[in-house]
Amino acid sequence: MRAESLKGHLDGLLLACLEDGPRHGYAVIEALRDATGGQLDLPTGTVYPALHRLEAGGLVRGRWSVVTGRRRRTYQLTAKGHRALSGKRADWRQFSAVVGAALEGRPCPDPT
Amino acid sequence: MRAESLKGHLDGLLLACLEDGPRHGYAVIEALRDATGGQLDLPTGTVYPALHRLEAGGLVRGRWSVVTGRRRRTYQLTAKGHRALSGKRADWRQFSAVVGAALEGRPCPDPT
DNA sequence: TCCTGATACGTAGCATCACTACCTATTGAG
DNA sequence: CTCAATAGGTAGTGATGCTACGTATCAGGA
Repeated sequence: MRAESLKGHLDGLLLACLEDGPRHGYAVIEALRDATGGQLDLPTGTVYPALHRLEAGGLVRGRWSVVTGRRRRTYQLTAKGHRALSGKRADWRQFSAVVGAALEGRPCPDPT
Repeated sequence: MRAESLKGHLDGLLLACLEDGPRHGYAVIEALRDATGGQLDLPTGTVYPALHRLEAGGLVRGRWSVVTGRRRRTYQLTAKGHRALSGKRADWRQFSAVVGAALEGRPCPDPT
């Protein structure tokens, strides 16, 4: 599916994916793909910069490790990241309720 | 609420708002505000360019009229616009299901 | 009369953010 | 040795909503 629509929601997905344990970037992509039955297949050029943003913002902490000669950058939620995730979840609930109502419902009153 | 998150969903909202009859831009803003209990209050600088985009894409048709000296541009869904709205609704259902699952659920499998 | 606020439409420039298209490197299979 | 999978990364682009303006009419109050 088109991830263009993700604008503003990607960070929350990444944080949620890191909630139950540290992961490296590639694993995040796979986890999201598996979690959504393949419907959400993010390109690396989307995920890596996003993780860097989150790290710069102090929401995750990244650490280098080397596994069998292959370097990996593993990310872990910080306390701030946990709080941000809660906020993102609340934002999402409100957002989906609002858009759902306006898009699916028929509450638009008659004009003029 | 922050309309930044609307990226990619605004067009659908505008089309849905025009579904039950023609409206002019200002009325679209008011209708969306009323429909969402004031939670979605779009600035004119967001709505007018968006309506122009939709018109350029042939999804709505705009016509000038003058009411008591005040000019209004009234927009009406085209057949193409109706089809686009159906597509947008389907996109939204899939999108909200995917994001909801990844954000709220716990289907992220264990890595490594 | 003049001024303000609500109504109504519009544009220019900016910022955000995901995407495409690349590049580098290691490991294991053929 | 070569290729695919794994793993990380950057540069530049494009879409799109936002801020901050500008224009105009009309009603109502000072």
